[in-house]
Amino acid sequence: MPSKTTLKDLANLAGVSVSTVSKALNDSPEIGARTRQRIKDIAESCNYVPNNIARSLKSRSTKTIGVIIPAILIEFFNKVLYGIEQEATERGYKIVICLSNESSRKEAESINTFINGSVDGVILSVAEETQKSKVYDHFEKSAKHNMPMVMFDRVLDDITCDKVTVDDFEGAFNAVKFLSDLGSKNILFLNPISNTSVGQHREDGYVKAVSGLNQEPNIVNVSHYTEIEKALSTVFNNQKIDAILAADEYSAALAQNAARLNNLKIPQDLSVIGFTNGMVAEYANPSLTVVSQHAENIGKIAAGILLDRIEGKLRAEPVNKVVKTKIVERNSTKNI
Amino acid sequence: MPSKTTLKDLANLAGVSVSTVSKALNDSPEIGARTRQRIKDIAESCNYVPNNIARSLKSRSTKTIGVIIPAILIEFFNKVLYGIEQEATERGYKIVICLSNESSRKEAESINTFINGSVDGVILSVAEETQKSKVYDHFEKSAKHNMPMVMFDRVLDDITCDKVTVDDFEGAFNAVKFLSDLGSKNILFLNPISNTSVGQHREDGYVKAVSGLNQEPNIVNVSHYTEIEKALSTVFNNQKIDAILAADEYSAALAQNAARLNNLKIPQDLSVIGFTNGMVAEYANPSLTVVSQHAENIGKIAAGILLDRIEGKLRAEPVNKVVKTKIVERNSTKNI
DNA sequence: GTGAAAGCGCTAACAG
DNA sequence: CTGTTAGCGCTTTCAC
Repeated sequence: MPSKTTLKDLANLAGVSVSTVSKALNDSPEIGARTRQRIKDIAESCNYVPNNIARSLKSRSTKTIGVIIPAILIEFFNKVLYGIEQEATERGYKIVICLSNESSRKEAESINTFINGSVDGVILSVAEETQKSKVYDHFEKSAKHNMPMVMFDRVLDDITCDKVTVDDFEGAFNAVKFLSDLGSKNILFLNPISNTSVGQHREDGYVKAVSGLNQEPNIVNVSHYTEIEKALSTVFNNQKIDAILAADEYSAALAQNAARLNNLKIPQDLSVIGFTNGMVAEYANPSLTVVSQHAENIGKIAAGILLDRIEGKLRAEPVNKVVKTKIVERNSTKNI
Repeated sequence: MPSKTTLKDLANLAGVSVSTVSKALNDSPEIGARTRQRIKDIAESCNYVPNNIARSLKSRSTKTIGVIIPAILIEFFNKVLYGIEQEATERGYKIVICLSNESSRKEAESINTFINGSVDGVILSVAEETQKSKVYDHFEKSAKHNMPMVMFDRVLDDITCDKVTVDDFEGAFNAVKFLSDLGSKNILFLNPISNTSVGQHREDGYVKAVSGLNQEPNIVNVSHYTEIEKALSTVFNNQKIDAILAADEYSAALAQNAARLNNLKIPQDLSVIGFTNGMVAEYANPSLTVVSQHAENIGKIAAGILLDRIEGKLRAEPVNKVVKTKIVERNSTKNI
């Protein structure tokens, strides 16, 4: 605990009252120019820094927002976090982060950490366990406390609050269309996250698009990345497919590796598109064409909404922002 | 600002004094069991949550630590952050993060944000600009305020505080030895971070090791990842090299791609080792052999030291922990 | 122009 | 056992 000089100390040194010092440092016009400067000099020489905790107590605002994400090592969340940080910093707010690690218990604990006045609002993406169990007590509690809250990506329909989501359905739909326009006629969907709402929306978009093209949906669900190589090799040996849409970037990279093992050239023999525009996609060989969710942007938008809400710039009804995806073209798809 | 019920509200409801309520809720033995329970029930029914800001003001402890990292999208820092979060959470602390984005100005601003009592201590890795400019005013200031501080990875010799560093010198040294044992005779060092202390240590280790093998140091410094492809192509055309040690994983991945463009087979014609054990290394093709710095562990260690310091468990002199590296072998180096 | 006093919400020594 | 009081550091009326 840093030993701090306080207003009282300065008041003693200057031979004036605490309130005079406070006003002087805050450039109140009430204080004479000469006294003001004198006090400022003393403060300077003492390395005075006003105590933020005391200020927060007085002002009932912490200029801090809480962020709860399921994991920080997943690049998507990391990028969202980056976006949040940028927007927050720009608007003079700090961020404190908690990780739920996909657990409802940790998520609830984090909400409790935030509900006690230490932040002005919360941004979060719901933990997988919570989505499955459908136990939302902690969110109801925070809503009861009037805590400004925005959910992103993984949101809860049953909870009333501001939300920012990605149009995963359309993203997958457009990716199929993109592949089809390139001439692909047998497009496979590789899904390692079929048990999340997000994975499901992507599958739905794929099915819809492929049906529109009079192709049969061809879906490979895997529950682990390690299964991909074997699963795809089987496919390559028995069917002729000319494109793969993968539900995330890791599976897309692994699909490329599997293809190479089976002597398929990318993109000549096989086009590959993944979801999520991250490092792995960028540094893969060939570099991956992906459906970008604009992760960073999602973070900025979510933070923007939250801060607007905190600062009373929004009307009562919750805002519901849907972010469109975009295809980032690289070398894993033919360039025509 | 969530409208909160306070101790006063509860006191009114229960018809007792504020301090009685406080003691009851804190299970003070001074309060009779019946009153205590009655008060707790009332608190419960009001969804009472004690105000943390007020508590912090009183206790002069925020149970929060500040983290300043140069970037969050660099996986190494992200992993360290993860380690910090784990240790902090386990010991009952929250973390608030600021990004310096490698800028001295933002770094100083972050220090200022923290110095005002909003955190109990700080963990940081120095911004590139600060390392170049050697302007350390903000750190001296925070030291003057007795702010507990631990630097990790990129540290400043001139500042007295706890430090956690990686044995980058030895890491590079061992990597060269590893390559040499595999039969490599012309090992090139690719360095995109030559202006950081870390990049310099790695280079030193490389030079030392290579000299011991009676090879001439062969160093390619680049200031941008985009330069790598051209720089290496020139090298491949004019020299015969059979191994590359890259100072991070991204440059290692790009080196592989450059090699492939020049019709070099990995690992048959060329072995590649990178620094940092991240996603890109794991999903590269071929997967990259790397020097792991145990990023997550560094975070845990740094947080552990900081919390020990905050809680007064450490003697005055600064601790200086050096973390050893380890080679993680994958497919970019020959398997003999 | 400057200062006294109240109060943000909580804790804790000290009375009763 | 319960209440009174003071105070953490700051801001802000309201007197003087």
